[in-house]
Amino acid sequence: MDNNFTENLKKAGYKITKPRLVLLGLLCKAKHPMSVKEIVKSIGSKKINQVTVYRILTAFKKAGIIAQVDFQAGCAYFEVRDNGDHHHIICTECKKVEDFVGCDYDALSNEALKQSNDFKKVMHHSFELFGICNTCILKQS
Amino acid sequence: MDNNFTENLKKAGYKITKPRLVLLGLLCKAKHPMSVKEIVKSIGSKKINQVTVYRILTAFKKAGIIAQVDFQAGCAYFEVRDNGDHHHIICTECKKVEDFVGCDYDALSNEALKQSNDFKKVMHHSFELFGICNTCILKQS
DNA sequence: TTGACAAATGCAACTAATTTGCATTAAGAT
DNA sequence: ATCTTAATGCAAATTAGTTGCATTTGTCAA
Repeated sequence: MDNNFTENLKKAGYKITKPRLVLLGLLCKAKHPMSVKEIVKSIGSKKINQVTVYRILTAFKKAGIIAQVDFQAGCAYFEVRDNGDHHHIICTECKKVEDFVGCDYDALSNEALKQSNDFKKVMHHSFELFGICNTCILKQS
Repeated sequence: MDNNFTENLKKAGYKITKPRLVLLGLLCKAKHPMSVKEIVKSIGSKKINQVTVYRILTAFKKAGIIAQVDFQAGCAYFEVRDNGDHHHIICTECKKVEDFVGCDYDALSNEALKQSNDFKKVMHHSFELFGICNTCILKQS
């Protein structure tokens, strides 16, 4: 996986730097998508600058190494891209996140392209389910 | 549709006010999801306050009247919820939006719930495709 | 190796999105 | 018509994300 990453970055013309390795290492072992705030907190603001995190994430996104996920929670989240194509179910109350698989992306994007007259290519997609987790259901009156 | 809206709002304990009617009218005739900026610009900042727009959108969302859509474009977008379950394909370059249909939401959310141990209910979902439109493809070197 | 060059980083300051507090206004029930 | 409470508007605050510029550090070629 590390090899893969280094290659991807180089292929895209990016340098392999210490902050990038640290950030990718973090995202690789993360169990859920992380926000910039969480990333900086986890690495330590003395070891990496917030602005650098934003810029690295932008580079990783362009290189196809990570994906951005929107939980309608006020900021963007990021995770390493796996081809296994998993998605998320998010608790709208406490923002807990769980993964699930089973989105037939290929069929859907083909169908969408068939319907479209302005698009000929789909690069990526997002699919999120919003629900209430068992803990938060109990809290509701 | 207007009746439906009024009922939904009342059912949720919300008052029917002039700004709400204006905002809903706008979203109903909109061809694509709108951002707060676009909404205020369209209605006119003398006729409705930006903060009011945010609060109305929050209320509408809770009442299930509108849906929030994330185009990874720096701000949230909103559209009236139709049960027809359409989705969007967005140009990552120029942010052009097109609709498409064909997401088997019921099957997918059932499948996700089956896989989950912490969730028993899905309220809504998001599904977006990110691509490059024909115009922007030509612009690329 | 070693230096040169460009790209990457850090810091400070900035812009844009969204939220909060509080005084005023206006639905809608009585 | 009046009263109560939610909704609105304005100002100010907070938070996410961006930009400019000086400094550092990979990388590549000698």
